[in-house]
Formats: sequence, C-alpha cells, structure tokens
Amino acid sequence: MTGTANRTARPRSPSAADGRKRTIYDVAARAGASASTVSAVLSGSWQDRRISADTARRVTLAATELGYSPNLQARGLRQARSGLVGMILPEHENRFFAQLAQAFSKQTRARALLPAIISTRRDPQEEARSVSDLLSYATDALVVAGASDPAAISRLCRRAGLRHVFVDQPCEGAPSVVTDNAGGAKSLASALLEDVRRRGTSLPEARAFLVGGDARLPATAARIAGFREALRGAGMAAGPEQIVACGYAPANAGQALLDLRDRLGRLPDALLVNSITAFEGALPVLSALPENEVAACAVGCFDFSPFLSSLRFPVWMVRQRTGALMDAAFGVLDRPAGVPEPEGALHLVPAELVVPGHAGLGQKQGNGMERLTS
Amino acid sequence: MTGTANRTARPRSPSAADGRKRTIYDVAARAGASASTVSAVLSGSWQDRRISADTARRVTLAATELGYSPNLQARGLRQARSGLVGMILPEHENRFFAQLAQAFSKQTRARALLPAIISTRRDPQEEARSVSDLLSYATDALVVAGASDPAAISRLCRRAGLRHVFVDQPCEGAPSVVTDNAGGAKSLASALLEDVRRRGTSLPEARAFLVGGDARLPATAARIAGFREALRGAGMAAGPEQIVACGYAPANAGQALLDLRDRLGRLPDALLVNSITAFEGALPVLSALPENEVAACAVGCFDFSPFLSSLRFPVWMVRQRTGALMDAAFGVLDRPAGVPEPEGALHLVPAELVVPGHAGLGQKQGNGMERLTS
DNA sequence: AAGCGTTGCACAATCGGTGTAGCACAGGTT
DNA sequence: AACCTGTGCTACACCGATTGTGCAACGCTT
Repeated sequence: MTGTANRTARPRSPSAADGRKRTIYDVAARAGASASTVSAVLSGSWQDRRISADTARRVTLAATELGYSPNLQARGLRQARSGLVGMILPEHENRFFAQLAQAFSKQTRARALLPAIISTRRDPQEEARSVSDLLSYATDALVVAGASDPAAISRLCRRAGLRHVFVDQPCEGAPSVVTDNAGGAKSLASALLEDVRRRGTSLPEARAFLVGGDARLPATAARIAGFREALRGAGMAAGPEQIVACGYAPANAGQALLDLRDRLGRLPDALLVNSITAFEGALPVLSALPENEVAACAVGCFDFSPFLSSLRFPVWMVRQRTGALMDAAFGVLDRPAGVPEPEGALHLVPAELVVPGHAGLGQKQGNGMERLTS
Repeated sequence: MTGTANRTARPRSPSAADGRKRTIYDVAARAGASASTVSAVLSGSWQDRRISADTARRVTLAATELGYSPNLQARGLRQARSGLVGMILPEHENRFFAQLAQAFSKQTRARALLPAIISTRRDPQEEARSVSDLLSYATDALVVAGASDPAAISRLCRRAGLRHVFVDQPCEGAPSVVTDNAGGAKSLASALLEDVRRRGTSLPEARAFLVGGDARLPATAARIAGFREALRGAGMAAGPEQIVACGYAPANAGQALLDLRDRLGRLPDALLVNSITAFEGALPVLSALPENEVAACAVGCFDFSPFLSSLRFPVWMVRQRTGALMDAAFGVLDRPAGVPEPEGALHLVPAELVVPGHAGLGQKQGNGMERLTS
C-alpha cells in the first residue's frame, strides 16, 4: 500500500460491485482523495480550489476507470437547477410544431441540457398542469409554443421565478417570439391576388376568403389583419364574411369550405387556408371538385408542406422559419439575469413565401430576424 | 397561540416570504406537525403510518394554503427514481415518429410521469450520448424508437439496470415492439399487383420495384421480404435489382426514381415507396412526369399521410398503428419486476392498409395486436 | 399499581452531489 | 522561537424529500 492511498475515511458504504451506480465516494476511495476534491476536479473548478494537477489526474483516472457519471438529481437538488428545459406545445403531429420541437431539441442539446417536451392538445388545464409539473422538476427554463392561455402560464412561471419565453403565440408582458404573421399573410394574400389578376379577373370584383384558425388567438388575428390589408391594398372590400375562422380541425375546415362553395355557387377566386392542419381538411374537398373549378381558384396555405408542392393545382405557401424562431427564443433565455431585456419584448421573425414550382428540395432556412419592442 | 401549534422544532430556516419555493418544512410549521408527518400525508401513505384523520386534514389544508408542490429532484434522489421517462427518436419532423412521440407523451402523462424526448438524427454517437444523459437523470424507463445502433443502446441500459423497450427498430435480446413490416409490405404489394392486374397487365410480365430505406435495418429488411413474398405469390420474379434501398433521404429517393425510370424507359408497373420521407423525394419526380405515365403505375407508400390521398394519382398506403405500438411498449415497461416477460420478446403490431379514396377524415386507430416470442 | 398493547407522531439517517470554512504543513521572515 | 503566508486538501453542513425506528401518552387488563 502506497503512502498516499487510503488517506481518507469513507463516510458511506464502500459500494461494492452491487448493481448500484458509482458515486463520487467510490471515485474518492479509489483515487485516495475526498469526495469534495472529486467534486471539484470533475466539475472543473479545481484550478480555483488549489487542487494539484497530480491529484486531479488521479481523480479523473479513477472516475473513468469506474465509469462514473454524476447523479444529476443530486446536483440539481443542491444547486436548485436541473439541467432540464421544458417545452409546451399543442401537438407533435403538426409539422410546424414538430419543426419547432426539432429546433428546440437541437438548442438544448447544444447546451448540454435535457429537453422535456409536453404536448397539451391546446387544453388550458393540461397546460397549467404541465407547467406546474415542470416547475416541480426545477426546470431551468420554459419555452411555450402555441399556448391557448398564455397569460395563465406566464403567471405561474412568474410566481415561481422561472425564465420563460413564448413562441408562435405571444403573451402580453412576457418575452415572445413570433412569426410576422401579418406580414406573411399579407404577402401570401398579395401573391394570390396577383395570380387572380394575371388570369384576367379584375381585382375589385374578385372574391377572396380566408378559412381556418381561431380569430381569438393573436396569431390568427394577425394573419386576418394581414389578409385584409392585402385586399384593401388591391382596392377590394374585406368584409367579415370573408373570414371563416372555423378553428384548426381538418373536419371543420373541410365543412367550412363546402359551405362556402354552396354559398358562392363556386370556389372563390382566391382562398387562403390558415394553417396546415386546416389544409388537411380542405384538400379532400378541393380534390373532389372539377379540375377546372379548382384551377380557377388561387390557393394559398399559411404553413409549408412539401406534399403541397405536387398537387394537381398550384399552392402558394408561407413557411415559418422555425430555426430562426427557436434561435431567438434561446437568445432570450440565454440573456444573463441582469436583464437588459425589456419586459414583454416582442421579437418578430419574418416568414418566407414559397412560390409554387419553386420549392426545390432541401433549401436552407435563413436566419433573418428583425426586432421590435411593443 | 393554540395548544397544538408550534408543537415541533423547525430544523431549517422558517423560509420567510423570500422567493424560494415552499418545502414540507414550511407546511409542517404551518400545520403544527413534523416534516415526516407532512411527507406521509402528502404522499398518501398516511394510513399505514397511523396519522390521524384530523392531522391529515390540517396538513393538506396548510399545503394548499401555501401552494406547496413537492421538489421532485429531492424525492427522486431519495427514491432512486425520477418520474422521468426517456424516449429517443431519429427526428420529430417525420410524421410517423411525431405520432409515436404524441402517443408516448400521452402514455407518460397518463402515468403522471414526465416525458423527455431526444432526437438523435440517426447518429449512433448522439444515441449513446443521449442514453447516458438519460441515465444520469435516473430516468425510470426508456423507449427507443428507430435506433440505428440498438445493440449498443441496449448494452448501456442493461449495464445500468434501466428498463427499456425498442419500438419500430427491434433489438436482439431486448423487448421490442414493431409493426408487422413484412405483413404490411406484403399486403401493400399485393394490393398494388392486384391494381396492375385490374388494368389488364398480366402479372408475370409486370415490373414491380421497391424504392427507399436501408436494407441493413430490420424494418426495411422485413418490408423487402414481404414485398418479395407478394411478388412470388403472384408468380413473379423478385430479383435484387427490383430493390432500390437508397436510404430514407428525399433527395436520394427522388434521384433513385429518376435513375430507375431511365433504366426502364418508363415507370414500373408497380412502385412501392418505403417510408414517407422517401415519398417526399419521389413525389416531385412523379408529379413532373406525363400524367398518363404516372396513371399507368400503381403507387404505394409504406406510411401514411393524409396529403397523399389527394394527389393526381391514387396512392395505396400502409398506416402504422402508432397508438397500438406505444400501448404495447408501455405494456412491457409496466410489467412488474418479477418479469414473466421472456428475454427479447418481440411484439408484432399489424399495420393497416389504406385504400385510395377510402381515407375518410379522422378515422380511429384500432388496438389489435398479436404477440410472438422470438 | 404494574404491565401491556395501541395510537399518533417526531427524530434522524439517508440519497449524491456542492461549496464554505478551516486544518495541517512547508517554507520564509523577524 | 514565534510569526506569517501560501498551498493542498478535508470536514461538514447543506439541498428537500422519504422512511426505519423509537418513544410518549392513553386506555385497558389483572
């Protein structure tokens, strides 16, 4: 036995080779050092704590030999953090939210954090329950996407002192990152109208409709505003009957489109479907109609799916820049506690118009982002 | 001051109204009880511990008054569990995996557990890193979907004594739940061939191809086997040149389809595209071809998307029953440690053939599941 | 009145890290 | 010799829950 070994007492069980995980005490025993030394070495703060390079080497060696990995619950308990970042979203199956989840996952992993994603099906109660669960886990931060009751969520977070940021659905008085829905809807609608005009219909007489979404939600409200602005810009009326905010559910959107066609006698000249989910319901209806009737209608979708590029009829789309949205969200979260961030800052990320026939494979999403403060 | 209050000492700080979270000690002080009593009451084990109903009422009252919620890291540390369940998947953006994630989320939330979903982009290193991170968090169980290196993952879990189950991509020697890929591919291929025959092409001369996927992976291998079986059943040859396992990437699938058409001079009589991701690449190619050429090809996709029901040409699809897959996976995980589960049991979940034009909106997924033991 | 079984609860150890406070020792100063 | 200054490390008290153990107090028997 060498002079340095066994220098210290082991206050815990020596942890034989039973199934249990290795702890710093095991490493300490093997390295002939104390638990706090092991902790200091492995957490990288050993330079400040005047641990000799030799000891550090012995410790790291012992740790790798034992296959030690830290118990993050213990660390989290002590430090009142957890290394978990929560995200709340309505559903995974929606491509937009799936992309957000992917971008979220990427950001958290890049920071060596663990993503905890909960889907709440747009149910305010589920949202509240999920938030308090995440609070119980001492989540370090929270990203809330597509919340149906942002204010309630923000209240919970604020009370617990939890950093949070809203994505897609903004929240009054809390940092939010949203697509420029108004701008996106305006340019989409403008593209549709231009398409109508190109086909020889004089715009003031053209009939344009927006179908899908929930007008009470800020995102849809902004899109409606953008849609209206485009119509007014083209010298058209933009009455309330042209907005059919029947919700996001495919079945509703399909029925609403059928009703609309009954009302008009044919499809409108321009149709903006609000969200990919609503489009899922509109598509079977459109596909079942005579080809020339559909061809006479300029169709747009506020959201992107590669499958919509290859239908019998062209579809203008707006693609939300999910990567840029999440970059901005983590930019907010990363901000040091000193907080130059103004309360309730609203970050607007421009959307991207996808022209039919130009949806090449695998194009990159840019990173452009402008910033406003409400 | 009443007789019962202040009955006990408070070993910790009385936790004034500073920002800190409430602990059982705060509740104990307010209820005039000890921390262990509070713990027993709130964790429901108070009957066994012979706490009087009156005390229990005082404790729960105090807890709600203070807005107490437990620190799950502390609980987890003590109990060597965490309430976290991990899931590993290749990507969120794929509809199949998104549905799996949704089903996973539902199952965990129903058990009052927290889902931790990590996407690994089919990178074995990322998979390993994610698993060891989840181990560090003392995850209670792990669901591995679409792993690219199942054996390595299973080894890590086994060493740590972590319950785990493979979904979609099975693992030798570990419990696995997979779609009946062979059966699904066989019935899909048979449907395509029947379609070919109905159009007047005699089957032995018909040319059928499978495009997409990775032949080294069990899922694709099983689908290839099913495809071949259907061909042989129809009296057709099923040579290796009819299998174009070019990977899942859309760009690859598109290119492979172009190459195939160059080789044949036209599209094959039957085309089975393996996976929705590959279809994403095949679709622009198909859409760009003359309509009658595409109409002469019976097209199938192993995976489901509602958008494929409304193309210019009919698409036969196979829908994997993600809900049933996850039910079975949690059935494995819920099994008590006594383990009647045979090592490496393989649960097969039949797939569902979706006939073109019959993909009604919002149909439910059944729960049928058969069980095999390898 | 001593003995005994119940009831109802409190104490303290424990989980595995973190970090402050401080000890022991070497070397240099007066 | 007494004093100081670093250096290199350890002891110990946390974090907030769970849980085995133990001990008063009460009622009841003999």
